Amino acid sequence: MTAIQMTIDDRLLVVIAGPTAVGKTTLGIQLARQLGTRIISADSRQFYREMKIGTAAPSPEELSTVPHHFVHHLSIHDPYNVSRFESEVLLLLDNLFLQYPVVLMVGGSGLYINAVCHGIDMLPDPDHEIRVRLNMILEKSGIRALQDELQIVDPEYAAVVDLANPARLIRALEIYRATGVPFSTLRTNTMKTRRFRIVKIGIDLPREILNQRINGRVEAMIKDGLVEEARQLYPLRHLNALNTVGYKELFEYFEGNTSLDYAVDKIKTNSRRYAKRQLTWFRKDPDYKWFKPEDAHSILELPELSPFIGL
RNA sequence: GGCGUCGUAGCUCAGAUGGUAGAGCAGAGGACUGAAAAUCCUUGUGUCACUGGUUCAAUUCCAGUCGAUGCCA
Repeated sequence: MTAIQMTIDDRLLVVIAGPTAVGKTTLGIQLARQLGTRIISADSRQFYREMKIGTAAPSPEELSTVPHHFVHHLSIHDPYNVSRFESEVLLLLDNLFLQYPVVLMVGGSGLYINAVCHGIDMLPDPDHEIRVRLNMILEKSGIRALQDELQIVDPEYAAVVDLANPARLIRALEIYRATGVPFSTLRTNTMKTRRFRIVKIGIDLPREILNQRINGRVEAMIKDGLVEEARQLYPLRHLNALNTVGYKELFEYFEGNTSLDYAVDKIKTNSRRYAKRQLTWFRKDPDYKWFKPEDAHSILELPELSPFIGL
């Protein structure tokens, strides 16, 4: 197949997903150079320019090697959500595909990747007031009160949600309170089809090696000044963006609740658990083809990718 | 060296006046539609340090050994 024969339907989005610290960034850059294209980052914390060290964002050198989108494009003060990410990425892809027949999306945020690949239902954005009120109910009356309200307002969703998960209950209730429509009605659970093709590549390593990489990277972050970065952000700790591994543990240290050593250990542990959750998410999606981070060559040999090498 | 305390799950420890044991953490698995690096669920067999004794039965009682620790010398 030559470039001239390509139709619009040949455009390809290559998703590179996997657990934290597995080596997605390096691999992504390697692939992007081979394919002569750009990278869209799908990492819900690397969005924020104030969080550089603790999110292991691509370095300035890496960013200058291959253009990245959605890295450090936000401030932690900016409200943001998956839906905005979906529409912004789709808009960007429309433009990028005019120039590049294949584009990479690299990241570890499963929900965000799903939104781009398969879409997310039209739902109202959270209303701050309502959410605060629901959180107060949770605190004062307990989760039972939320369960009871959901049971009345949206029994259909109450039958399928994880009733022990306050975040789920509050989200469903705030939608109902804001719109008068039950969440179960708005949540269609249908996958949108995209105009472009998608190949999903999962990157993984044996758990023991991944853990070593996680631990090593946390040590490196500390050496690179994570403590200072976190200290500067400490006054803003209430912001959602800072409810993040690598920061919240250091905030505990600043409050005098833990030692620095303990906080650093906690960061390692929580990163391992995060990696586990990411793997659980990606593994259940049968579309993923799994590789190791050093498998750039075999990835490029995939029939979907090989036509684009050196274009 | 003497006296005491301790030795139980990867770690910190509980426990049975004798019927082979259980919590927290870690680990493992899972869920997930605008908080997602978030939020939540499930999951505990281990020579109860070793050797011998008493006993129908010992991880539990007794003795010795080893190790840890405290006090005294």
